[in-house]
Amino acid sequence: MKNRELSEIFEKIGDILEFKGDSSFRVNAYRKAARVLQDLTEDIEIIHQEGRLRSIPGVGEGIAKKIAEYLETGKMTKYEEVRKDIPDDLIRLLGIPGMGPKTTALVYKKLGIENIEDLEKAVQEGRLRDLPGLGAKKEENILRGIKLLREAGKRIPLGVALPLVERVVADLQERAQVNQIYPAGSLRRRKETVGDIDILTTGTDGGRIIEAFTSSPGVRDVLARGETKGSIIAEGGIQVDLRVVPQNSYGSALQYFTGSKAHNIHLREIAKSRGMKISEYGIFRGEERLGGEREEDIYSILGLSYIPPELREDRGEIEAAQEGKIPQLVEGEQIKGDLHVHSRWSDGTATIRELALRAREMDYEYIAICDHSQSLKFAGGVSLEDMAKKLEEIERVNREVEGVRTLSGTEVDIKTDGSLDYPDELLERLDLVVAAVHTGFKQPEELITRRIVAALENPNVDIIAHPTGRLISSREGYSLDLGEVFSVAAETGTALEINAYYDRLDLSDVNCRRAQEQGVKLSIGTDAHHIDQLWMMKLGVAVARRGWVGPAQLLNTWPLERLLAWLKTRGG
DNA sequence: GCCGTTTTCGGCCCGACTGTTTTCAGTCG
Repeated sequence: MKNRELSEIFEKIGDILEFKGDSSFRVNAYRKAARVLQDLTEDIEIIHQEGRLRSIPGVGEGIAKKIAEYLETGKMTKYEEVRKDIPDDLIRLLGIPGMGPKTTALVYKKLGIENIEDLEKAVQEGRLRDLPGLGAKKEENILRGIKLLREAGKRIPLGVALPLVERVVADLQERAQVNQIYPAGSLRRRKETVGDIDILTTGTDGGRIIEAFTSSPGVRDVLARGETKGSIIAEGGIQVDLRVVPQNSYGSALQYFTGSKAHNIHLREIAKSRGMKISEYGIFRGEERLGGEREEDIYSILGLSYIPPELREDRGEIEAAQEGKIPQLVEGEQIKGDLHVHSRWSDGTATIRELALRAREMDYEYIAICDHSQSLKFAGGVSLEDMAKKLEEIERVNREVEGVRTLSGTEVDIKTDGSLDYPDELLERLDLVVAAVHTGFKQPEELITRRIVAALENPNVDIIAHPTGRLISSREGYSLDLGEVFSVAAETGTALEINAYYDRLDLSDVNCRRAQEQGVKLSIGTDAHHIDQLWMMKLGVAVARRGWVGPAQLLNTWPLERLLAWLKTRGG
């Protein structure tokens, strides 16, 4: 699958052309193509083979040719051409806040600056202030930008940002006179990582609200404190902005600050083509204000059905809304259980009884205890002898804790040769079998794919856990032919997991969408190793929603009886 | 470079802020 490679190349072409001062519209065309390719649910090679490149939005004659050239020859002439006389490091200067293409080109041409170190030195020596259009203030800004890029520039996982924001919001509701208050931005869209956090509120006394915000506990640094906007660095180094907006434009401001940028641009194009205009202050026709108090106004006035924030990435949701075909997304309340948790029997910290009790508190109908299998020594894999005792304990808990069904399960290791880490006789006795790769990450794509396909084809296996093996903060997944995995999973009826642990979120949103389109069943499991990690279910729900997933193909929305009936039709 | 219920040519999102300016260019979200 070359989607990502191509996306990166077009992104770079866009950067270089922008630096060279090419038409901003051409630059944007490359960037749009890059984004669309990145989000594509289909394999670009297949689209090319079937002659459908031009049907991709944002791909016209020129870009289609370039994609074809790259897929056929492994090279793209245009890319080779534009980057020929441009040092790679130079383009990285564009990543410094305050350094745009014009300034970068200026310092490159006049001072021969080619990288961040050169730039830093030149600023310290005060050599930038003599250039036309630059001054001492600009030098200061650039220095701050360099510092910012080095220190921060890092996105934090949704699972870290979400609890933080919940605390900030609760604190403000308690201490300040706020009416409505709601987080916007990528956090509201539930993107898997978040850059900074925007919170929107309405209230009569902006100054007091901002004062309360900047003096709340957990504030490490205050960057700005005005009447309508406050900006802080919270513990953990993440920037949080609070904006106080007028009541009558709360909806349009929420819409605007939620983004994504691509979604908003597309929306504004539609507004413009109908003689209207959208901004954070409202939706207008000429001088006439048509709406803005409620977010729904913006969409309904444009003739669109409401678009849930998780879909707002310009991945086809606007077209769907025009046709009234926004899918019914899974809701948190529809989740009836957790299908992957660990207990003390392997590397978890909770007893089975504790897990069952907590599941009941959460109004679940079931919870599946899926400890590691025997050969995963480093994770306390459960031996065959212990498994017998564990099954007895589960039976006991089921007798004692009523109102929730504790399912006997395992997260059986798919060994490097593709066999499973427990004999089939044991797997058959369990309620639910989750299988996963934990070793041999470096194996070639073909081999890993074959291991997973073998597991999919084993009738005892119900779910494949964290199918790609990626870790958000530290590890790319193993090489895997996901297309093949999806097509086999659709055939065998085996479900693929959306692992909701905050650092995994695997499958990812786009991959969920692909899987669902191909008829694959999905399952959310928190992979919780601690009782206080069960809340991460909502992260899994967020990924599912971002992947356009509805309740139909999602096991966790099924009531216990239906789930058991399905499990019965399978081995194990 | 893309795209078409005004268009196959002539458009291409919107507003704010900053710093260097004397009416605006560059950058950002």
